[in-house]
Amino acid sequence: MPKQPRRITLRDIAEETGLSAAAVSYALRGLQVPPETQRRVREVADRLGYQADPIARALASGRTGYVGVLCGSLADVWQQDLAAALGRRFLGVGRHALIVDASNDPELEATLASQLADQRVDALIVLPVDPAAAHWKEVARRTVLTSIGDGLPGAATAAEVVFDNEAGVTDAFHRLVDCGHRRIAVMTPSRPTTPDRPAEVIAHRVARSLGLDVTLHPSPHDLDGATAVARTVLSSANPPTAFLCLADSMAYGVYAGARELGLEVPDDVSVMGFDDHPLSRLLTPPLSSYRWPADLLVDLVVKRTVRAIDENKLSRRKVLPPAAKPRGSVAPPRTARP
Amino acid sequence: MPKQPRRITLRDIAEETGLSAAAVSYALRGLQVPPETQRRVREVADRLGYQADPIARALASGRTGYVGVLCGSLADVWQQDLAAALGRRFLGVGRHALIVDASNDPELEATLASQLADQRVDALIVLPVDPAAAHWKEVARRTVLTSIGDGLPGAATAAEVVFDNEAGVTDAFHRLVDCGHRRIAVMTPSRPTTPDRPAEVIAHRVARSLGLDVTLHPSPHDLDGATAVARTVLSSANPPTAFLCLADSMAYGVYAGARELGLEVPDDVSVMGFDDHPLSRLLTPPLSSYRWPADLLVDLVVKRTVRAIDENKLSRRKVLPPAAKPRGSVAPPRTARP
DNA sequence: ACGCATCACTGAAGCGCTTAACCAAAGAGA
DNA sequence: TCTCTTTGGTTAAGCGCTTCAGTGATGCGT
Repeated sequence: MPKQPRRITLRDIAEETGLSAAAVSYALRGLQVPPETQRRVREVADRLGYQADPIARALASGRTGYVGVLCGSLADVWQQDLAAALGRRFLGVGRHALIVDASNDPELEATLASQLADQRVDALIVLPVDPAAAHWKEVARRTVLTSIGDGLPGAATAAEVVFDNEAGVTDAFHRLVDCGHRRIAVMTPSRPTTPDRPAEVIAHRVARSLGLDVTLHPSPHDLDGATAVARTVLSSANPPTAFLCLADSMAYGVYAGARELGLEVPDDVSVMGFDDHPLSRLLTPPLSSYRWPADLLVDLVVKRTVRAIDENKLSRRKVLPPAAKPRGSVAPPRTARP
Repeated sequence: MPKQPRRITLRDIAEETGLSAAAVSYALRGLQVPPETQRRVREVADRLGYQADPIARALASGRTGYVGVLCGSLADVWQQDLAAALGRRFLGVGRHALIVDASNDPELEATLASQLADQRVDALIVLPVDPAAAHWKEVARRTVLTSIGDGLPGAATAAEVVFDNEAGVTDAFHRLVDCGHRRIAVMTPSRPTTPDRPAEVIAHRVARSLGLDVTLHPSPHDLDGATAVARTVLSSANPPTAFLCLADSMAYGVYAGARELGLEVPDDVSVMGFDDHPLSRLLTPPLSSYRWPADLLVDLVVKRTVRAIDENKLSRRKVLPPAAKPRGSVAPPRTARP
């Protein structure tokens, strides 16, 4: 709507100080100008209430100050927290995070990724739905690309902070097996087009090596969706005695689904989560999960991304190990009780 | 980093078609140009893989396509969900949501609000920490301002979608009183500088009219913070028998605090939430809460905001009534049992 | 006293798009 | 036939900033 008071521009403050617009531009950014002049310029700028126009700056300089954050699914509480943390940290380094939700849809993810690159974000941080997709290569060519969670094979990413799913999944299976579980359902992010996500491949491999009866169930992250999946699995002919959920959000669905069917956690069905969201320990029973060092994660991602933007330096892939948080949601199955 | 392939600009496609850049600009936006020419231009544009540069467009047209979403606290699960939903909906109408977290800090809120206005967002949607703050008036003068939750008295907002806290709080108190509670703790968003948020004023008034012993406790939204507040309150000399939490997130803290102290919900302490987040019904016992029609809310906010941007039309204030969702977390206090 | 850096700053050209103003040609009305 | 309007464009002036290529005025060494 309105904008009564004309915007204060560089020119205004150039006139006030008797300098050229160029000089003012330099001065305000602390470049090539003696301290004394800088002070004078800044003083006038403050007095007039000058605020640089980020749009004009972006057009002229070629950098927008925006960083895209493309989340696989914002229905996932953990990704919500992560996105919020990234937003805060980027604001702290003078940039804006553009948080965008791919809703677990690989095609939407592809569209949004290229759209964001066209938007001229300085960098794009992605929690990939489909890490194996072909378009990442192209996106990496157009902007600084950082991935979280899974690496993007084949794409020249500026940074990758990935989870050691191998370790997490292996540990989880071992714990469940030690409890006497043999029939295990794995809930994974739904992935209509990608049949070979790292975590799933690992799950299969580990399961085979342990001689387990493992089934994979793609699931959305939202409570209702995950509940529906769990309900279906639990009311099948020969239901599993344990669930391994690749996100806490999905584990919540198992709790809800079990409850609907009158089943008890952990007596009738054990549940293992991944992420260790704060709310998970509030459930009854508290959810066993695997925690990744979120603070470190955010820190690494922001630092490395900024470094890639400013200094054009790529970082090595960083693998984060999980910390097991065993809690009450895992117990021996009823049949295996003494 | 890179940008090997030179950007395709309007000029390129002007050359290809033999038209002027201006004509192409019009054609691509479907203005003042015969259909035949439009088709031709669009065809060439597609072939060259043209993507309009939003930055340049923003500079020239004065609209950025960005809408700021300033959340009071993104530690609140409900606000996280809302922000995500707004993001999706705005994307659906060709705009980007710039989600920003004020972390419950009125000063940060003020800074961010004016910063976003300077960023030239087309509109700013705010879930105010401090609705009574003076700066809203100024912000409303600089951009299209929409508020959610509480109204902004004195500011010329383009739209306000507010909650009927009066109804919600009144109903909540009555339910608690009917159960036999007289000593009630109210947990409110922390607000260092504002002693008169609507919901609190209402709480006081209603409490007095019912002759209740009510205390107000500012609390953060994150689990640890809210737990700490609840712990303190619960271990005080004459602890309340019930909590009324103005956000479900805070209620989670009461669950955790009570558990730590070996108290049972609802037998030792009743809990009432506000927001009815999906996870709330997953707790044991399920949390009693008040739901606002989230879909309608998002719909209204987006539609009205877009209308204010495009057609410069203000909307009337819209008040949403709460729907009570009584569940297991409220029961008569032990002492009042038969 | 002379040449040569260095300093402090200026001019002007863009970044890629929008938009107001203008204009020639074609068709309509008298 | 002549004027008036409409059609289908074109030109040019920015939007507010950055940045490259200067340019006089100093300071310095010799």
